[in-house]
Amino acid sequence: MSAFSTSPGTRDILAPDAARWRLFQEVFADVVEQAGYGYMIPPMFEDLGVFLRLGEATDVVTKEMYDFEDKGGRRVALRPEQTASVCRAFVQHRPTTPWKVWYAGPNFRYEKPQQGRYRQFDQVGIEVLGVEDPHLDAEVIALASQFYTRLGLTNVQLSINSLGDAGDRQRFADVLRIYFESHIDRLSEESRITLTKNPLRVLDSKRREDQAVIADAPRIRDYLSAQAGEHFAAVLAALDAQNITYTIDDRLVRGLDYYRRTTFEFVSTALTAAHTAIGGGGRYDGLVEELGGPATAGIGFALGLDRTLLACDAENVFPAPASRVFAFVVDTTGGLEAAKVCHELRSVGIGVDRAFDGRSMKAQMKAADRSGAMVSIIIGTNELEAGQVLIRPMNSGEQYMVERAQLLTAIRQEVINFQ
RNA sequence: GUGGGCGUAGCUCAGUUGGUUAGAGCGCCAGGUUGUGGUCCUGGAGGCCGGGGGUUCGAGACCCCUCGUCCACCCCA
Repeated sequence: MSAFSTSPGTRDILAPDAARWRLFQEVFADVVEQAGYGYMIPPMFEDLGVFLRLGEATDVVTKEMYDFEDKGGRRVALRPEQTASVCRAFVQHRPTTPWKVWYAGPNFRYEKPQQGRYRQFDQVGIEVLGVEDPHLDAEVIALASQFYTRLGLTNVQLSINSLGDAGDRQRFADVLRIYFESHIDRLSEESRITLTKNPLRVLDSKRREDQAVIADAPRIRDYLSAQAGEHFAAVLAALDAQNITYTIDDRLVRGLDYYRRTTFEFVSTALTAAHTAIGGGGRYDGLVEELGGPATAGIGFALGLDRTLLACDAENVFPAPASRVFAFVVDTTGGLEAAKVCHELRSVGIGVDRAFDGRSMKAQMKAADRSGAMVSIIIGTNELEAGQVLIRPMNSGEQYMVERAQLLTAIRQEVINFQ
C-alpha cells in the first residue's frame, strides 16, 4: 500500500467527532469567558529558548521537543504546551495585571503514541498572571471543575498538593534524595535513574516494587515554609467554601519543573487505561522571571481534549451535536427545483440538504433519513406541474401537500413543532 | 526510549496441523415496491491477507526485517 496516511501520533478528526471537538471548545469558552478570561491565540512554534525554560529535568524539554532550524537559521520548536508561550507573551506585551487568558489548540510532543497520547494533541486551558491571592488558585480549580460539570462528567476526582516555595521545594528535594539513597537497594532500576535527575519524580513512580519505599518517604507538607503553608490552607478553605471536594495527595508531583506551591490534577475514575489524568495545573511563580520579565505570580491549568472526551465516552455523556440539517429535499424532476428550495430555505437560516446525481426516490429518501433531517420535502413531476410540494415529517406516517408558494411558511411551522 | 500483543473488505472480525478460485456480520449500491426512508427479502461492488525478504512443490498462516497500531513501563494532558 503506497497511499499516504497520517503520521504516527496524529490523526484526522472526522464528523461527527470533529463537531464534538468544536462544541467542547465552545463550552469551555463559555465557562471561562463568563469568569473574565480573554481568548488568546499564541503561535504554534516559538524560539526554542522559550520552552527550554520549562526545566532541564523534564522529558517534555529534553526528549520530546519538536525542534528544528528554519530556513533563516533560527532555532525554533513546535510548542509542547502553551503556558510558556503565555508567559513569553506577557513579557513581550506587558498587559496590565491581573492578566486572565484562555486558549485552545494543538501542542506537539515526540512521544510514543498510545490511546489518549498523541504527538499532536489538543488542550484547552487558562492562565492568570500577576496575582498571588490563594483565592485565585481556588477560582482556577473551580472553573475546571465547573467545566467538567458542564460536560456532564461526574466521575472526576481532584487531587491537590503544595510543592512549597522554590526554597521549600529545593530543601525537600535534598531530603528526599538522602532518604531514597539510603533505601536505594529497594528501588527499581528506573527509579534510581530518576533519582539522579529529579528526586521528586520518584514519588510519582507506579512500579509496584517502589511503593513501599514511597509510602514511608518524607512528606512535603512537613517542609513547607510558613507562608507556603498558609497559602495552601487558604486555598483549601476557599475550595471548601465552594463545596469542591478534593483529596490532598502528598505524592502529587507534576512533571514540569516550573510548578511552585499549589499543584493539582483531575483524574477520571471512569477510565481504565493508564491515562486517567484528564487535566492538571498549578502555580508557576517565577516562570515569567525566567523568561526575562519582572517577578510575576502565575497559575493555570490545561485539560486534554482527547482524554476528556474518552472520559465522556466512558460516562456516556457529551454526545456529538445533532445534525443541523432540518429538511432534506427529495427531487425526482432533475434537481433544479431542489436547488431553488435549498437556496430559499438556507438564506433564511433553515438547514437543508439534498441529493445529487438524479438518484431514485427510494435512494433519496434513504439519504434523507441518514441526514438526520426532521422533514423531507418531496418534489416529483406531479408536484412540479401542480405547483405544489409534499412535506413529510420523517418520524410520522403522515405527509401533506402545500402550495409551492407556501413552502417557507409550512417549514417554519414544522421548525416550531420540533422545538 | 524499553518490553510485550496485534495488523485479513470502509468498520468489527472468522480463517482448522501451510494445500488450489479468501469468508461472515455491519455499512455501501441496486432490485423486490417504475412516487417514499427507518423493518424484511434478493443480488452486487469492494481484499497484491500492512510492506519487503526468506523457507517450501505450495504461505493469509512458518522465519527474519520493516512500518503501523494497541498494552505496560516511562512521561503527561
